[in-house]
Amino acid sequence: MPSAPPSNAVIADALDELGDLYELDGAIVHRVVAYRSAAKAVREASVSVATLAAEGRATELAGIGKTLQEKIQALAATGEIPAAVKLRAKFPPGLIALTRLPGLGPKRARMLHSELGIDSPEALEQAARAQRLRSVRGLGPKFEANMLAALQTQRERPEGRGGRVILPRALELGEQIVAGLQDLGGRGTHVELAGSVRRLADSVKDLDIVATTTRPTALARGLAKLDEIESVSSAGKAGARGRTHAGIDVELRIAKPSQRGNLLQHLTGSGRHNAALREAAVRRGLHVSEYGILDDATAGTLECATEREVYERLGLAYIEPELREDRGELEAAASAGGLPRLIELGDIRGDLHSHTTASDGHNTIEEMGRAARERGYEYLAITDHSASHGFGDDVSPEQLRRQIELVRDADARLEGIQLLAGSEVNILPDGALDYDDELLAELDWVIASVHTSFGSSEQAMTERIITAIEHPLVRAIAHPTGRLIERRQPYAVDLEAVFAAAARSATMLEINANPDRRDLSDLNARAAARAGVTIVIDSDAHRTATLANMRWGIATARRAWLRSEDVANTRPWAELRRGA
DNA sequence: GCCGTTTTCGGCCCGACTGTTTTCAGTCG
Repeated sequence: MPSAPPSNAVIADALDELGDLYELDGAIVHRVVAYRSAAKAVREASVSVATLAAEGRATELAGIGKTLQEKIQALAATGEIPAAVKLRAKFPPGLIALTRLPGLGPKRARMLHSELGIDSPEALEQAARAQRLRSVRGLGPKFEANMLAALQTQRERPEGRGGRVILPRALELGEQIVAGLQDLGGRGTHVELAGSVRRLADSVKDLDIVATTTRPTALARGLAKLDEIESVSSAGKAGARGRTHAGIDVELRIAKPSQRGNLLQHLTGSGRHNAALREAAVRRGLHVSEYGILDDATAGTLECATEREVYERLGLAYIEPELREDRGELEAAASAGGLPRLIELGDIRGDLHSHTTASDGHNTIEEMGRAARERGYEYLAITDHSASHGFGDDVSPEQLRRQIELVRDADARLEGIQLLAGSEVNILPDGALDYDDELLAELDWVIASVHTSFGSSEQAMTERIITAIEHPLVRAIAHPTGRLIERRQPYAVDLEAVFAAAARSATMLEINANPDRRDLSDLNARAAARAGVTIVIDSDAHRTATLANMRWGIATARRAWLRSEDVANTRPWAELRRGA
């Protein structure tokens, strides 16, 4: 190996770019789609695709054939894919930026380039202002106005993701709107959330809502009356579109009760799940849409009042919304082995990561213990930050000794729940911990995590974390990648190596349930479990109320296909305590 | 470019909306 092989993210980006370039080049849409789905397969693969390709095994991934494997091999060997180099010379980079504007796709971008020499958003703006776009066949004044508006919007919003919000905010907003519509509709009306918010995704771009009602036009018009809604762009008997004050688009669709299952299934998505579902159905002579399932054999359309009927008619077991990401759920739903029985919030017996006023928490040990007991837990680990934590919230070795006593006292006072003396110990840049082993040995539970030096090299970070994993007193690693959803990328770390080390030393990896983290992510948690790692799901609560964050960790675990038996804290503490 | 109870060629999910058009292409989800 001359140098480190390209990461899956780098390969996926290269395939996406090549798809964009081929699209501009006028390739048939299916070829472009092939590049995009290959990019998704690479991005979501749990092992190094460059390594697979070197062994000639990348074709084992769905959507990657001989040609794409060769392109990946070229990328690994030379850092470039020859076809991309060639096409980049033909189409300036600003042209791909143009296709990111709503209403401007590859066909129009190509025409604007060839006929007017437009090669950037700036050039587009000038031409639109000079009313030169209307000289192109198929484009008119309205298109010019739309482009100027789109460019304006793009300027006002910071680069990249346009107004995505994390799940709890989206769910709260969505539930308020659903309740508002339900009130307006009254009896004979049923309103529910669909889309990515129903799939409990990390973050959400827009809200999809499904309703059945006896008065569709009135309900659709009612959307505009809700406090959360800033504006409504259209409303009719089929539904309405609007936007919230928070800048989240809302789509309300109204179905006949007999088609509610079809519409709910369609609008819940994901788009890729639906595309794969429909492609598989076509092979059986069935055509799926939000209105029903058209059977070639009878020329009849089957309407489904429930989603279960939709899946059943297609010969599939019911698929939980959290699994609908085209990550193998359709194959599993069609097979004898079937889908896993997913973990539920009620399976959780305890929480093994929480903070108190000893560090940066807002409640006392006893308050946290009572709140955990009210949630029905059998145990709660008090894991304040350690000796090198900043912000004046560090806990010195002396303070930790005192804290252990306080936890023992509170445990003795509190009936019905076991309080565990623990610590969230910082992993220092060299992999060492910031308490002596002698002190750590007095704790019931040690969870270790990275809070500093995020910018280390991948190799240094990987060695650092593996050193902590192999420490005999460390039971688990908290928020293993350090990501903050929509705010901070994970630090560079070789997760394949981390998972192997964790499996080998029986150290658990956490799904941190803080909704800004959800770290491990769904894909990473699934890969970890497949590698033989035991997962622990913790709230990382800093006050009594945020013990309830556990639900977001469960959401991630379900999206990771985890069952109760894959997760440590579904078991009694007696089974988890060291040596048991 | 991928893939096969259509298996090495000829297909490849479905429908809505928009703006521009006299019947539809392009874009989007």
